[in-house]
Amino acid sequence: MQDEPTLIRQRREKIRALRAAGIEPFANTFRPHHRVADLIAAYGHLDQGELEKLTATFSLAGRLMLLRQFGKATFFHLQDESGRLQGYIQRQEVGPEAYTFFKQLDLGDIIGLTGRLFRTKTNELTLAVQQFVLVTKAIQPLPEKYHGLTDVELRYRRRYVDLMVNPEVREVFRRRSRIIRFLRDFMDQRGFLEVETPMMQPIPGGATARPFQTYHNVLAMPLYLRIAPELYLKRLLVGGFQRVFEINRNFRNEGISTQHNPEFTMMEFYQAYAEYEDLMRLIEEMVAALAQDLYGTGRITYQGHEIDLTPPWRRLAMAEALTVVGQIPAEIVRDRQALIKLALEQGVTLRPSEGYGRAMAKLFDLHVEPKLIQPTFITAFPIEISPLSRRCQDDPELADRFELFIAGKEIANGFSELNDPEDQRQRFLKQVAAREAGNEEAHFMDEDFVLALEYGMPPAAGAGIGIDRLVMLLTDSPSIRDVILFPQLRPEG
RNA sequence: GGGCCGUUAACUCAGUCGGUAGAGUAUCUGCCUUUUAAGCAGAGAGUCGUUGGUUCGAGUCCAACACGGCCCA
Repeated sequence: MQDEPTLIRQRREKIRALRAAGIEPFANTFRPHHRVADLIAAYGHLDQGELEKLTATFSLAGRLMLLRQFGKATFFHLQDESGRLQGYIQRQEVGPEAYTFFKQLDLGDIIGLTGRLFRTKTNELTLAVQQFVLVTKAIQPLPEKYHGLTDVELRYRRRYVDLMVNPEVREVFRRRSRIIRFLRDFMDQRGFLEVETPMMQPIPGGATARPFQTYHNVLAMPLYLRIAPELYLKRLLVGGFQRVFEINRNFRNEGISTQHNPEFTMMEFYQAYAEYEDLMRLIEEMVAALAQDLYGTGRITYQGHEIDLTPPWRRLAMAEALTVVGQIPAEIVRDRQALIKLALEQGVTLRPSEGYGRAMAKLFDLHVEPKLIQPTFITAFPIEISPLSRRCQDDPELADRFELFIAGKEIANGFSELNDPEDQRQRFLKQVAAREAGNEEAHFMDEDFVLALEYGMPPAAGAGIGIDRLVMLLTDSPSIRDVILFPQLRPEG
């Protein structure tokens, strides 16, 4: 503390001086009656003559962001949640004492203003201050006014500063909120019931991933943060809800990258008496309507790529995609041994329990996924990597499953649900064997889930949409960390 | 896990061949009543990520480590 930077020390001294003068620097008494954007919307079109006739006074609260001081007058910008407005304060108007006090304020302080609107010589709508109060003193100085905060690490660690000084960051998170609200409305309009299922699960299921583990002291048992809500949502179908959805966090104990955060947001939904193709149509319609809602068009730009979200989207069977997009000859794709050999040659590692299906998926990741820029549904997944999907009637080695790719990213995953308890039990047993053989991502046996299926789950289809990636796509953000307010970081070094 | 890059004042960044640390913004002082990243004059502000090494001398060279970014697995 003794070696505190000068700037901070000066401001702490200012706080002491304020208190000594009887001014509380953290009072909670000022109540603004207006917001910047509302004033601009209501009066932004009036010229100076019209503003002069306006007798109303307005009160605003916000952060002091820019200062242009003269001897006896000061221009500044006040920033509230809705925007920025220029303010103008004259010594002649507020009196010498108040003006001297105003000059002692610092950039970043939160202030309350009361005044009238006028236009400056340069025709800028401005609040002429009649009264002001210091609402909250800022001890830490703001970043540089022109470049703002650009250090990526600092932006994530001090997101509050990032939000304060980088308007485009605020806009991303407003859009994120709007996207989630849109999805809720969309699902609600189609008769889906929003539900909440456990985040802490005794048996983590519903996805292929390593879970985070925790411990409940009183129950004296391990619990896992969920990797997916799937098995609980399906239990709700057993219970009689026919359309359910959940928007919430999943947790996966895996690597961090521009596409992965350990906790991420997923919308999962299940529809009884539907099959996967119904959900593909639903998702197409939903994402296109979402783009329309945000931008008034189905065409968006992501990292330089023009992407057309207008339905219908391309549909390709996985085997077909490997050939058509991945340039792997059809005879190799068809030949189980040849495909496994190719995968091994390309550095894919396969465990004893893994074979053709896994090889296919890995080759897909390498050669197809990055090239799927325009929205594409990949279908006909190997059953081996789809332990919760219904089998394809025409080919028991395939699952009635799809994944959606846009801009080279996996955005959604869905399938017709397996509702045969015997088949489900066998698939769990296969997963358990894989787990015992060392695959930490394999599923656990979930007896209660099988029991639920034994009561009868109506035929259904379900899907999950990665909300963070969808937000990235719709905000042209290159990293998942740009769309998560507080992304996971190591403690400061 | 591997490769490359980065880490210097509160922020944004320079720093040459190894020779006592620089700018702009912000802060402080003075001038300034229509500015727009206001202007002018002056001042203060540094554990150069950390630890070790080489050297008469290290922000600079070497090594390890920490944190971050990008790419790869």
